[in-house]
Amino acid sequence: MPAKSSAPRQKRSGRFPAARPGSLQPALRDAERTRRSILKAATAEFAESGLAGARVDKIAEVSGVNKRMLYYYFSNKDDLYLAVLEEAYIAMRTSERSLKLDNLEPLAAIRKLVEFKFDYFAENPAMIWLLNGENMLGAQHLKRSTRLKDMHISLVRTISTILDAGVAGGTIRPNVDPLQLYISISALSYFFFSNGPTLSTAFGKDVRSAAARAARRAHAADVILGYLRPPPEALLTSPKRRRN
Amino acid sequence: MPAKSSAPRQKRSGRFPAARPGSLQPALRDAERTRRSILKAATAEFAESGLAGARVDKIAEVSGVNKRMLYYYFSNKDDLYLAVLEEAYIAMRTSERSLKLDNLEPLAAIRKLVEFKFDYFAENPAMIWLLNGENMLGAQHLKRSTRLKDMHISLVRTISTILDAGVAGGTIRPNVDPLQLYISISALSYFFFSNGPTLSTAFGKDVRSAAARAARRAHAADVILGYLRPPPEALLTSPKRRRN
Amino acid sequence: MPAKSSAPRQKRSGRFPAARPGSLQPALRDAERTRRSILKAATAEFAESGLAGARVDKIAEVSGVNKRMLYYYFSNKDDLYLAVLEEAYIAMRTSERSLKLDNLEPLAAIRKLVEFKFDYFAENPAMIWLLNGENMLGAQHLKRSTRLKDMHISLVRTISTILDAGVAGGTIRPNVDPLQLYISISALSYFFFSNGPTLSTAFGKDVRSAAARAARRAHAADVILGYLRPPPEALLTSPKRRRN
Amino acid sequence: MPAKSSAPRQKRSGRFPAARPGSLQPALRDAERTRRSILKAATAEFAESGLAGARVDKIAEVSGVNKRMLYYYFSNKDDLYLAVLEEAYIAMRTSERSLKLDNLEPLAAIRKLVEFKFDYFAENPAMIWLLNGENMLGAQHLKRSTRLKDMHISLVRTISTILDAGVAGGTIRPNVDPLQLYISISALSYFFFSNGPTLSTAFGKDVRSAAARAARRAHAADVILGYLRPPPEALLTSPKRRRN
DNA sequence: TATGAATGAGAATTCATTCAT
DNA sequence: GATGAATGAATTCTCATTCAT
Repeated sequence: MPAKSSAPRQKRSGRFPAARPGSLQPALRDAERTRRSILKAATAEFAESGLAGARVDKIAEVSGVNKRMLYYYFSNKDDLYLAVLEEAYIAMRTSERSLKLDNLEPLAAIRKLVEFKFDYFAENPAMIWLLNGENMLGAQHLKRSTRLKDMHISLVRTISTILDAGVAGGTIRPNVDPLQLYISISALSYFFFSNGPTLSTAFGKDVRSAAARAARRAHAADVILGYLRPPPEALLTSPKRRRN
Repeated sequence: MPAKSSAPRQKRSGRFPAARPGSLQPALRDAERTRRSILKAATAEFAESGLAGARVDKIAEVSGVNKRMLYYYFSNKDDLYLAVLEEAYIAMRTSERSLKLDNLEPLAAIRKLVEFKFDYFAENPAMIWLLNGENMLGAQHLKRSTRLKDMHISLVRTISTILDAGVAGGTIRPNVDPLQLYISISALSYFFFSNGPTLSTAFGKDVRSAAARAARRAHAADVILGYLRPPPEALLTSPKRRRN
Repeated sequence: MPAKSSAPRQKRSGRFPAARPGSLQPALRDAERTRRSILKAATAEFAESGLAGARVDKIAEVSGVNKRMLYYYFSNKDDLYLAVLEEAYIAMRTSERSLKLDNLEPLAAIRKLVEFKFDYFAENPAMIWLLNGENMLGAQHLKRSTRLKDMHISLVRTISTILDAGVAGGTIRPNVDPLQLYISISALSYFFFSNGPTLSTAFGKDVRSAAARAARRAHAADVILGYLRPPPEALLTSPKRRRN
Repeated sequence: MPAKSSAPRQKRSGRFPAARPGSLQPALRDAERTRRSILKAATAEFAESGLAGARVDKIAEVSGVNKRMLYYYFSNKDDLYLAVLEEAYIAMRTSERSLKLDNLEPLAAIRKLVEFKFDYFAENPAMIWLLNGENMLGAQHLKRSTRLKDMHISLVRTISTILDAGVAGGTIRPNVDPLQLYISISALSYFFFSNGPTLSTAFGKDVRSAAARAARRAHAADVILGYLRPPPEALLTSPKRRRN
C-alpha cells in the first residue's frame, strides 16, 4: 500500500479553483476529482450491497478510475467504506444544522423537523442502506472514526429548547424526553424506508408509491404532534418520568 | 444471536426419541435434528453477517454438521438463507397470532400490542438483522417464498377492529389508518434495536442498557397512546375530520 | 480460510498403510500424500527464492496440487513457510541425534561431528537457504514455532562431555566453551556453502567443485582439531589459564 | 541497518555547498546528494528485506526522494540493488586495504585480521544481509558487475605472505592454504552474525549481547591461532596438503 | 446419510514502473 | 531535475460448491 503518507494532502479550501487563467494546478484538481468519483461510486455500491457484498472492481469501473487508485487514495476497502460513511454522516449533520427552527412556534418547529427527517431519508436512500449496513456491523467503523468525533447530534439540544418553550406556552405536554423524541421522530420515517421492501411484500402493495409516501409523511407528523398534545386535565398514562 | 424464536431448541438428550407411538423412525428424527442444527447455526450466521458476509463454512462448523450436508438439505446458500428467513417470519407471525387482544379494552389491547412488539424484537434480535439484510436485498427472497404467501399480516385486521371499538367507545380518535398505525408501532421499537449501534455511538452512551430499554419501552407506548387520544373539542391536525 | 479446525487431523502412525487388500482408506492416504507433495515443492521454492520471492502458484504447480489445497492444508503462505522450516529443522535435529559419538575417542568424535556437519549441509543445501532466509527475517517464524520448542540443540551437551573426556585424557586443551565450539564447527561448513556463490565470484573460481569441497572438508577438520590440541608447555592465548 | 560503511552520511546543513573553489555546481552537488540519499535508504531496505522483499516505495519514502527519481538515477530496482551491492563491496575492500599488516609479526598480523573481520561485520550488519541475499540469488548481480571486476580479494596474497613468514620463523605450521584460511576467518565471524537470530532462538539466549560478542571475538582468534600453532614434533592430522 | 478432499472462478491487494506537467 | 497521479500485470487469498468414497 502506497502508505498514507504519500496520499494526497492538499485540500484547497474553496469549492472552485481560483479563476486563474490557464493551468491552475490541474494535477491537483484531478486528484480531488478522482477522489470524488471514487467516493460517489463507492457510496452507491456500499449502499446497494453492504460492505461484504460490495465489489471493489465495480466501484472502480463505475467511477471510471483505475482500480489501483482506490488503494492509492483510500488504502483498502474498509477505509474506503469508512470514508463513505463519514461523508454521508457529515452531509446529514450539515443538513440538520442548516434547519432554522429557532424562530418558529414550538409545534411548527417539531412538525418541520419531522418532515425534514422524512424528506431527508426520502431523498437520500443511500443513507438508509449505509446505516443499515453499519448497524449490522455493530457500528465498528463509526466508532473508530475521528472525523465524526464532534459531529454528533446537536439536534437533541435544540429539541429540548423547543419542548421547554412549548411546555411553558401550554401547547406541549410536560416531561417529554428529547432524546426519546428524537429517536421516535427518526424511527417513524426511517423504518418506513428501510423496511419498505419487506413491508411491501408483506402487505402485498407497494408501500413506496407517491401516494403512500405522502400518507406516511402526514401520519408521522400526526403521531408526533398527537403525542405531544398536553393532557386535558388528567395525568398521563405512565405516572412520571424524568429525562435520562 | 442464536435466534431463539426460529429454532425452538430441541436438544433432546438421548440419541433416539422416546418411543412415542406414531413417531417417526429414529433415522428420520435424526435427519430432522440435523436440519434444525443447520437452521439454527445459519440463522445466527446470517443475522450476524448478512447473506453476502455469511460463511457456509462457519455454519457447518457451528452446527457441527458436515458441509456437504448443508447442500444435501438446502441445495445452496441462497435457499438456506430463504429457509432461515421463512422460519423466522413464521415464528414471528405465530407469536403475533397467539396474542389474545380480543377480550381487552381497546387502549389496553393497543398497549399490549406495542409492548409485545418491543419485547419480541428485544428477545429476538436475529429477526432485526435478518430483516435488515433482506431489506437491503430488496426483499427478493421473501418475494419468491411460497411458504409465506398466506402468512401475511392478519394483525392489521385485528388493529382495525380494535380501533373501531375504541372510536365507538370514545377512547380513541377517529380516522386512524390501521396499517399506518401498525407500521408506526413496529417502527418505534424496531428502529431502536436496529439502529442501536450507531445511536449509541452518536450519543456517546449505550442506548441498549437495561435502563435505556425500559425507558424506551414505556416511551413507545406513551407515543402511540398519546397519539390515539381523542381530541378534546377542537379539530385535529388534518382538517376534514370531525367528532360528533 | 477453511479454518484450522477443518484441516485434516488424522495422522496414522505407521509409515505404510496396513496391508489390507482392497481399499484401505485411500482418501486418508491421499491427504497425507498431498501434504507431502506440497511440503516438498514448498521447501524447494522457499529455499530457492526466500519467503518474499517464493510464489504460491509455483508451489502448487510443481507439487501438482490445486492451489486451493495449499490453503486448505496450511492456511497461508506464512504458515506453509513455517511448516517447511519446522520440517527441515526436525530432519536436521533427528540426524544429529542419530550420530553415535559416545563410544568414540574424543578427538575421533569431534572429527566425526565436523564431518557430519559438513556432509549434512553438502547434502541438504535447502537447509542452508532456508536458514539464510529465516535469519534475514530475524527468525520470527522459528520463534513462534511450538513444534520446535523442545527440538533445540542437545548436541552441545554431548560436545561438553566429549571435551571433558578429552581434557581428562590429555588430548584436548582445557577451557573450551562447547557452545562456541559448536558454533565454530557449524560456521566452518555452513559459510562455505552459504557464501559459495559470492566466494566463487570473488575468487574467480568455482569454490564448489568436488575437489574444492573435499579440500574444504579436510580443512574444517584440521582447523577444529588443530585448535583443540593441548598446548605443549606454554600458556594459551588467554592469560589466566595454567596447566600443571 | 543504515549501512554506515557504504553511505558516509553527507547531510550538510545548507542547501548549497560551501563555495569551495573547484567544487561542482550546486545543482550537480544536489544530484550527488540525492543519489547518496537513495543509496543509503536502499542499502537499509535491501539489507533488511532482500531484493524481492524490498519495496521501492519504502526506499523513496525513507530517502525523502520522489519515486520517479529512483528511476531517473538507477533505471530500475535491479540496477539499484546492484549499485548498493557494489557500494558495499567497495567499502569493505577499501577497508581491508587500509589494514596495515605488513610490519606486524605473523601471528599478530593474523590476529589483527581476525579481529578486523569480526569488527567489520559487527559494525556493518548490512554487509551480512546483503551478502546473504545475493548468495541466495546465486550471486547473479555480482557476476555481472563491471565495477567489481578488479575489486577482488587481494587479501589472500597478503595472507600467503604472512603465512610464509610465520613458517619460516617457526611460529606457524606449514602447509596452510591461505584461501581456506581466509574463508575460515570470515566464516567464524560471519556465521555468528548471519545466523544470530536462529542461534539465539535455538539456544534460548541472546547470542548477540555485548558479552556474547566479546566472547565470540576472543574465541574466533583462539581457534585460528590455535590451529596455526606448529606441531610439536609429530605430523599433523591430515598428512600433507598443497595449496590449490 | 455422512465425510474429507478437491476445485475454479473470483476477490482484494500489491508492486514496479511510467505519464503529464 | 522534480513531482503527484496513474497503470496493468501479478499475487495472495477466499468462497461456494462438487467429487469420491
